[in-house]
Amino acid sequence: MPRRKPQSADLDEAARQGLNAAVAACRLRGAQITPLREAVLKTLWSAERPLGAYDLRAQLEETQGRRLSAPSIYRILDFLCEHGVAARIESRNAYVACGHPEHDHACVFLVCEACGDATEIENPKVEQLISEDAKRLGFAVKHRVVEMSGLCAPCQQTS
Amino acid sequence: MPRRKPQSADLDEAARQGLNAAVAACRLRGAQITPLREAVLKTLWSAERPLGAYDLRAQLEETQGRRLSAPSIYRILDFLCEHGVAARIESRNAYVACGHPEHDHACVFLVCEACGDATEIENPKVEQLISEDAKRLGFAVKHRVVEMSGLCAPCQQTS
DNA sequence: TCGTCCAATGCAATAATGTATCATTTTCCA
DNA sequence: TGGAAAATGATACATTATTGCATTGGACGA
Repeated sequence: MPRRKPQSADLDEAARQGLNAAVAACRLRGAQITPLREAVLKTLWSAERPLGAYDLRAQLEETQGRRLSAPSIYRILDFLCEHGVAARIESRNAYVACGHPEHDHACVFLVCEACGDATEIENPKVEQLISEDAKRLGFAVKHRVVEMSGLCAPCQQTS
Repeated sequence: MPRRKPQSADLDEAARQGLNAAVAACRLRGAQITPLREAVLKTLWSAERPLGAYDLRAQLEETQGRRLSAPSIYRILDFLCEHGVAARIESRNAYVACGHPEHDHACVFLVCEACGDATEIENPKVEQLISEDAKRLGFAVKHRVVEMSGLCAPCQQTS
C-alpha cells in the first residue's frame, strides 16, 4: 500500500533545494524568516505557476487552517521580493519564487498565455544593454521588469 | 496681452505630429478611428506622464463634457494598444501614447519613480537578444514588456 | 429609401487587486 | 525582566478591471 501524500504539499527535489537556498539567502542578508514567510515561500515553490496574491492566500489558508489578511500576504510578498527570493510578474499581477537570489539580477520571464507557466531565464547581456541605454540618458535604474508573453513549446503543440 | 490657453488642451508640435502619425497608422491598418478613440489618443499625447485608466477618464470627461464608462475606456485603450499606437506600463497600471507604431516593436520604458515620467527608448538589440533565448526554448513570443524604474536625470538632482 | 447587420458605445453591477490605519502579538536584546 | 522594534491581525476602503446585456449609429445591399 503506497504511502499517502501528506496534506501539506510536499516539494519535489528541485523545489526543496530552491526553498532551502532562499531561506539561507535571507539569513545571510539578516532578513528574518518567520514561519509565515517560510510558508509563503514554500507555497510559491510548490506552485507550478505564478500565483496571484489572493490565490496564494487561499492556498495558505488551506494549509494553515486559518484566515489570513490580505495586508499580511502583500507585506510578506513585498518582503520576499525585496530580498530577491520571489518576484512579481507585473503583466500578470502574480508572484513566483525566484531561483537566483544570490545577486542583484534582472529576472527575465517567459510567461505562457495558455498554461500560465512562467519560466525564468537569465541573460546578463540584456541587463547590460539596457543599463547602457539608461546610463546614456542619465537614468538611474533601480528595478527591472522584463517579461515576454506568448506560447511555451508544449502549448504550441496543443493548439 | 497673451492669448489664453484654450480649454481643450492643445498639443505641442511633437505631440501633434505623433497624434497624426498614430491616426494615419491606424487607417493604414484598417483600424477605425472614431471620435472617442481619437480623443483618447489626443489626451494621451497631451499628457506628460502615463495616465491611469481612471485618470484618463476624468480628463476626458472634462474635455467631452459628459460621463464615460470604465468599460469604454478600457476597450479603447485595448484597441489602441493592439494597434501599436499606445502602450500599457505594466508596472504602473498606466498608459502612454506610443511614438513608434510603424513596426511590431518592443517598447522599452524608463519610468521615473519621482516624477512619474516614462521615457520610451528603442533598442532592437534587446529585442533580438531575448528573442534568441526564447527561440532556443521553443517559446513563441507575442508580447514584450521591458520596463526600468528608477530616477530620471532631473529628479536625481533634486534629491 | 428602407431594413438589416455589425461594430462601437453606454450602463449597472461586481470582481479582482491593492492599501491605509490602528490594534495586538511576538521577538529580540540590553 | 522590561521595553522597543518588528511582525502580524483586523477592518475598512481605494483602485483597477471585467462581465453581461442594452442601445446607438453608420455601412451596405435589396
